[in-house]
Amino acid sequence: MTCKRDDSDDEMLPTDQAESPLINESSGGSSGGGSVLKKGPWTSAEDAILVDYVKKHGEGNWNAVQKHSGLFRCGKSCRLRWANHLRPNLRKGAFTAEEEQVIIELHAKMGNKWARMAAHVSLPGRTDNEIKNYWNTRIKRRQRAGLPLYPPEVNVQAFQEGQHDQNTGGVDGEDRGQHDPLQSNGYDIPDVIFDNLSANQGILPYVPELPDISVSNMLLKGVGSSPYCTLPPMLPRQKRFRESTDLFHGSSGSVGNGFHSFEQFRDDTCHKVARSIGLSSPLDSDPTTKNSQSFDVIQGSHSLSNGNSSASEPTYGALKLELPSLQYPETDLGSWGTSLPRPLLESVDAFIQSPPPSGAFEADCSSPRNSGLLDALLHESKTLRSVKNRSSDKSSNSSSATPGDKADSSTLNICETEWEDCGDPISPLGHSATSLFSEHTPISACGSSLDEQPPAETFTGIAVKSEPVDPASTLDMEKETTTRLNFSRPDVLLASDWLQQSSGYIKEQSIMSDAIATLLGDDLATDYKHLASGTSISSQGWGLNSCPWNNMPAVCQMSDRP
DNA sequence: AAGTCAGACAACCGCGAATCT
DNA sequence: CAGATTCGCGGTTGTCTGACT
Repeated sequence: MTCKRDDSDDEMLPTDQAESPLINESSGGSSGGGSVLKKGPWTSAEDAILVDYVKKHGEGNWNAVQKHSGLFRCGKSCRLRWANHLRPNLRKGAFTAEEEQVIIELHAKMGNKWARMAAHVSLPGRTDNEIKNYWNTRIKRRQRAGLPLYPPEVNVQAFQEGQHDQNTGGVDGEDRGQHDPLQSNGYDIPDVIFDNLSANQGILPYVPELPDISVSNMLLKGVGSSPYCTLPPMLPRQKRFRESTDLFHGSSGSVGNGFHSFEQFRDDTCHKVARSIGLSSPLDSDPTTKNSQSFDVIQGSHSLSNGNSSASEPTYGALKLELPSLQYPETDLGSWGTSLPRPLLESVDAFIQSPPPSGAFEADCSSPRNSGLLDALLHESKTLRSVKNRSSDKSSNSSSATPGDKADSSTLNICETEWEDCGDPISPLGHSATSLFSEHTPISACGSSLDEQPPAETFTGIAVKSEPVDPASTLDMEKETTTRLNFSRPDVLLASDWLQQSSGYIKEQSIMSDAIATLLGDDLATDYKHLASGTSISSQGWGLNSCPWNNMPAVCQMSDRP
């Protein structure tokens, strides 16, 4: 839209400025020295000069504009002015409903990639600045209203697109580019798209709108802890994102958006694990696999990234705590139109900054930035021990399976059942293992953004099915579980993908267990290794349940991605 | 009518990538 | 190949305006 200020300027500066456009500046222009560049609003006279210059010389070489046109504006400012206000074919005015929808959808896919969004064919004449401002305003508005950032349909659509893309495209961003409609436009849509999607899903309280989803206490807690997840938009920290991208290979772009703290954790701990493992991540072993999403999810934590968390990638600016604000909506299970009581922003912030010592296990676990993860691991170890003892019979079945046996996936359910059955009353958290897992969802949320959208199945029995494992049906069960989990839980996908696509890797998990055990120390290591190998499901079950344990290997994989 | 607040918008700033020398 | 320059992007800030109290 035309700058109101400019309009007023136009009115206020009719002819005078035409004569001395550069001097009659209220905001402090150059005094004729020429060395001082003017800042502030552009006048119509300046606009005219710039337009004239561009007509004669074309776009580009903006620094030359200041030199040759007489404008006391830096090239940067000239470029911006031209791009946002003066160039032809600009479409000013309020966004139409269609445009808004497009923006929402694009943002769900791209995160804070304003320039790409602006370049999208569906937004002709729109500038990145316009879109950005619109979005930021929208965020504020929705946050204030306690609404999710994205409408459910957008979320689902984006996810489906992502899935379709994943199914048809390669793992690498380059490959996917061929399938991504957005990329068809020449845009290089990074994996972040899916990451963001994941993040969005996690963040967005769509859950309640999904079928078969019960807003159980678990769910509430799990989602409620979403504050640890951020929306792509907030995720920002482009810097981080880029660094991460470099680190993990461009195709895995979203990684960087994750929590900074998480990244730190990843960088430190995961690398340790990876090194001790002596091998690269499963992904490394098979770059052609399509696990990217799974890992991206965690990255997505870039989740959250784009914490608005984003931010973009997701952010974590670390401690920027922008997330909470964005997460707000996420905590709102009522979501999108409905309103459920949600914690005050202040309380959320406070919670994040100083999680309660007890009853906030999810917080601790979900936030690598504190010792929560380790604490969670410790507690898990204890819990597992308890469970192990109480379900030795069942575990025997599971343990009979070799860690490397793909059939482990079947034991997964059993184990999960175990978890469900073997709540840990002693848990400081006072939650059953299942609920504990559920609450850990946010954890992976740290690592994966999707968690916030705990699949109903996960909480309603699918993931924790207790039916006897029928070897013949194991595969189907795996498929079902994977599929269903895939939809709503990228983090789950991570685990399921391991099962389905990385059967070989499963064997490596024993190695991974050793590595993790190494990190945990003798005492815990024993428990962990025992569980990981004996009940095999443990690690995978955790993974499916977003247990902190699972995050470790997952993170390692991420960090090791080529 | 004055003050406050939020929305909307424009512009600036910092950073990184790309390109040039 | 390294340094310098240019360009572009995203985040943030500042200002204006209208609604509300």
